[in-house]
Amino acid sequence: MNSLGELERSVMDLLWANSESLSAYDLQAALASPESSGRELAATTVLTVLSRLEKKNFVVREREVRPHRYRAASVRAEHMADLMHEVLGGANDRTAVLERFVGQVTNEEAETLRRILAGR
Amino acid sequence: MNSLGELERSVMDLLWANSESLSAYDLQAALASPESSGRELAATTVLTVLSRLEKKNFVVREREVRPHRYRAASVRAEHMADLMHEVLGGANDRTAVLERFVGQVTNEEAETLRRILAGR
DNA sequence: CAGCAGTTCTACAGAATGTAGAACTAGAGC
DNA sequence: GCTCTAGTTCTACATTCTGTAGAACTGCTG
Repeated sequence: MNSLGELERSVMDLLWANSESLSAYDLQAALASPESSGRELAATTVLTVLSRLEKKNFVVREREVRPHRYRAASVRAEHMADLMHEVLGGANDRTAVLERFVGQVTNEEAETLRRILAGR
Repeated sequence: MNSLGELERSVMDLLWANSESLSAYDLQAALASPESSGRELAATTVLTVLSRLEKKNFVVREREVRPHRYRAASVRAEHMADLMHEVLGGANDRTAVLERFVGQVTNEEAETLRRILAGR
């Protein structure tokens, strides 16, 4: 239920990169530019994807304004942290998972973790 | 490409729970018992799923013996840690993600993390 | 070499996703 | 109020992934 499709992810990436809300046309244009997948899509396609993302609670839609505007329901970092917790939550041996996880982390990241844990 | 289907996950859970390798028939029987999904499946179904899991490198197959035997390619904890890293790797702002992640962790887990980080 | 246990091939159904035309709707201007 | 039209929703179809399993094939064992 968590994983998104290719296009859905592209849209979310754009929304996560913009704190303000965007219209379907903004997104259509952004998706067409080569930086972001470079796809030339019909407006309805973008709308459909946005509707699906809304249903999945990934985006929030502002219906008051006429070209509806959309924004990510949560910050990307939060979403990713949630995903990580989702994975961890599915483990019966959480300690073992954490051990492996930390074992593979870079030194900087280990340092970051120590710092975060210190101020908790 | 990472996420597994319902049945695929059930099979992996069984394989992860057994360090020795299992045959498709072992798995078929195990899947039929009510503890694990309680599904009565055809042997070919189990075989198909195992082949797919092999293609995805989730399981390793021993072809020497005649009822082929299968085992998980990696320990569950390792798999999950990998998944978590996969998520984290997709972030440009890893520190932010880690901050959120640690922020949502239980106290015991925080303690576990400190302990692990100490002996690193 | 005949049977059969076991494996691989092939097939189809259902869900999720990508894609977009067709049909509908709300508000702007007359 | 009525008519356009931008914008939205509906509907539809292709593709891929997964679940499911019969059909066909293969390697032993007697």
